[in-house]
Amino acid sequence: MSTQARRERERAERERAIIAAARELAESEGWDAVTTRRLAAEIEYSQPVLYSHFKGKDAIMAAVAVEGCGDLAVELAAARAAATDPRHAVAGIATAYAAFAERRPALYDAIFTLPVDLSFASQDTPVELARAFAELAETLRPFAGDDDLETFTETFWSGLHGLVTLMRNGRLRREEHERRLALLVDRFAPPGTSTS
Amino acid sequence: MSTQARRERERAERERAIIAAARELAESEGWDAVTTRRLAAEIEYSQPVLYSHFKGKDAIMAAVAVEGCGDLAVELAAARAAATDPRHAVAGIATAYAAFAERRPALYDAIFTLPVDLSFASQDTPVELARAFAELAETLRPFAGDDDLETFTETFWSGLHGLVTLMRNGRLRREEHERRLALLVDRFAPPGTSTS
DNA sequence: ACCGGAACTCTAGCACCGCTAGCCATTCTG
DNA sequence: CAGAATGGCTAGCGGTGCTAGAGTTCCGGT
Repeated sequence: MSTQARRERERAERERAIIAAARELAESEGWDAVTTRRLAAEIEYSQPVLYSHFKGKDAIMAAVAVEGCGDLAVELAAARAAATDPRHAVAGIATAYAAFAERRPALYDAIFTLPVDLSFASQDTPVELARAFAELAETLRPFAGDDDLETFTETFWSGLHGLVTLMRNGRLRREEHERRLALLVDRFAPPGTSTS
Repeated sequence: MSTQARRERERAERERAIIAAARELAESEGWDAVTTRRLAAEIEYSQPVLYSHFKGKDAIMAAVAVEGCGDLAVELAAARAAATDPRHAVAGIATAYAAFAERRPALYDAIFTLPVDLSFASQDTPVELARAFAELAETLRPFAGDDDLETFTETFWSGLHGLVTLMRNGRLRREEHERRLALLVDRFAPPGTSTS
């Protein structure tokens, strides 16, 4: 009885260790450095152990992505809470989003760009992501006007996503980053349109 | 004399064959299927030959990307030319952009998302990409207003890029695609703001 | 016409990847 | 205490990008 409980506890702990190791390795050296061998060495077990926890490397990355979603949601919520008026809230959440992507590029990639099979926009979307999306939507609500809020949010979000990914790959002039962010915010939350 | 010219001609032809093979393979089976071995088999030479033309696989992908840029520029130019008024031009070029990304996902990835070391937004940007960007910029010019045209274009482009990449990875509801496109166009080229 | 040298291509192999079969030790059960 | 079941390990498969070195072919000068 008790021993089995301990076993399960240890097992859960090891699973968390795998995710943590993958995340740290990815953040410090990029996803290319995250190999099953290195991961196994990091947690001080052999490779096959990984496969008793996850179906494959993709599943590990997906787990990291879900965890990262939680962080993103927290940061977005904080940015929204710190704002005093609707317009600043949009600017603040946009800045927070971009900052997250820049500060944790590996994590951001896992969540959004890597072809990890996290089915978004469907019923089994991880709650963490839904929360992050909801933060964006609530911040934008006063500016949606006649447009469907979800569609409106998706479009604004795409703008943010495009900005951060294109810039990170060197496709946009870095020095213009803040100007572009401000421009995007201005297009989706122009002054005097808030239906507060 | 003549034999050397023939050699160089054959060599250039083989280089084109490599790029074409990589492109076709990527478009039909995805970039994962593009391995140096398959590529070598496709052009009916051995692997090391590839490395006498390109520094590595990345360089081959970059070459495909540059070629793809040319196609994109052509399609954007056609869309712009077909439009009758500034606003429809923006809508048309946005649709053309999204259609290109959807019709040739592998090519689009090579150009924009794969971490291929094509330095954009710098002096050695391939001319093909500069042309594509210029098409976007010229289409948007009547709507830039007080904003710097280049920054304005970069931001709009980011919006398009975000829409197509997030949708392709299943992060956006596919059925709302056109609505989002229209919404984006409306934000950057609203009615009655053209300074034609 | 021939031979030495340069240019070129191929075979074979390196180190690594994700992943898995099958053995072995430990632990639990009757 | 014997046997079953669990769980981790070693070893290895087929694949990757890339390269060293051998072998062959072709060219230019005598």
